[in-house]
Amino acid sequence: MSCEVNLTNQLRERGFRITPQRSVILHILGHAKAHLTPAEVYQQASISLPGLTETTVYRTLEFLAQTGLAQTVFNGKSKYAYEISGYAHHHLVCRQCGTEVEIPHVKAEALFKELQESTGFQLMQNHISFFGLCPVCQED
Amino acid sequence: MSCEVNLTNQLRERGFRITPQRSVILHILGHAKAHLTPAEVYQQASISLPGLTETTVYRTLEFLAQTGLAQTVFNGKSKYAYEISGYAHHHLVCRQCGTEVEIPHVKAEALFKELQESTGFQLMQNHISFFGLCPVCQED
DNA sequence: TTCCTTATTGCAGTTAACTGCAATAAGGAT
DNA sequence: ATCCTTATTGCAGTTAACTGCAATAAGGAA
Ligand SMILES: [Mn+2]
Ligand SMILES: [Mn+2]
Ligand SMILES: [Zn+2]
Ligand SMILES: [Zn+2]
Repeated sequence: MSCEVNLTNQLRERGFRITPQRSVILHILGHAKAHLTPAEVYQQASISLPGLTETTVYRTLEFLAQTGLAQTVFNGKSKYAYEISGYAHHHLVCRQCGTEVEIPHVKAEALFKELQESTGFQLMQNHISFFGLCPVCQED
Repeated sequence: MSCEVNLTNQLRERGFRITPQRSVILHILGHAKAHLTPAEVYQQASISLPGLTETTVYRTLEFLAQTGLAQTVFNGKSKYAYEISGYAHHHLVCRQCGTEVEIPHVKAEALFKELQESTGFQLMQNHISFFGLCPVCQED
């Protein structure tokens, strides 16, 4: 019916079950304009699924990350955020003010390839957080 | 007296106060053979500083990270770890089994330089965590 | 030394993330 | 349609990380 059908089918084909909880959370992530925290996902998802628990939100988001449909954002503050895996990119995060800048994955492609070849690791191809100071916060 | 004097002097020169808590924690980090969690630091530090609280450990580790004397390790599990800033390196972390591989910073130097020039960010030059699957866990 | 300013700590309480286990329900088989 | 297996969820409780505020003490000034 709605927009997240292709993603749920992808899960079913891989042997996972499609639950209302997963559908709703995928729907929300799919329409998000920004990184969403578990609390934000829970808040929105509760509207259409009143019985939903935060535990399930945490587990579903982690599940989506493990299966590659979503990505975890590390902002350096022990608070998570997630987004649907789409356009491959990374972030520069200011350790002072939290400002985030998006970096297209292609800029890091050479490094990723090199690391994979030299270590045998299969790297998730996007969404690394690079930490530092933004231009504004450098004046301290 | 002991090994962490150069680090504490560095802090004093920058206008920070040297407390027994900071000295002990720096000493522990300086002698650590691996990444240490706040709990591990607390446990060890409590021996020589019985009154120490976990809160102070969390704040001191964060403080050392902010001032560049220590580095935060993101293992992808919302549990922190720290190490003294020494040899510049990064890590590949297996999302399945947690295995970590060390990568010398020099391999990422070109990318870092490029990102700094194109964005104006001043990046912390080490200790990025790249996530993926280790060779063993790829057989699933 | 003693005093003074204020950075740092400890305390108490909060929020975020995680875990074990029993109840539920997805989806394949009959 | 009904049953069955077991993946997934909700519940209750735990652990890790964080925060506000008053008490303490580092280190510069007198
Ligand atoms: Mn992103
Ligand atoms: Mn390291
Ligand atoms: Zn900034
Ligand atoms: Zn592995």
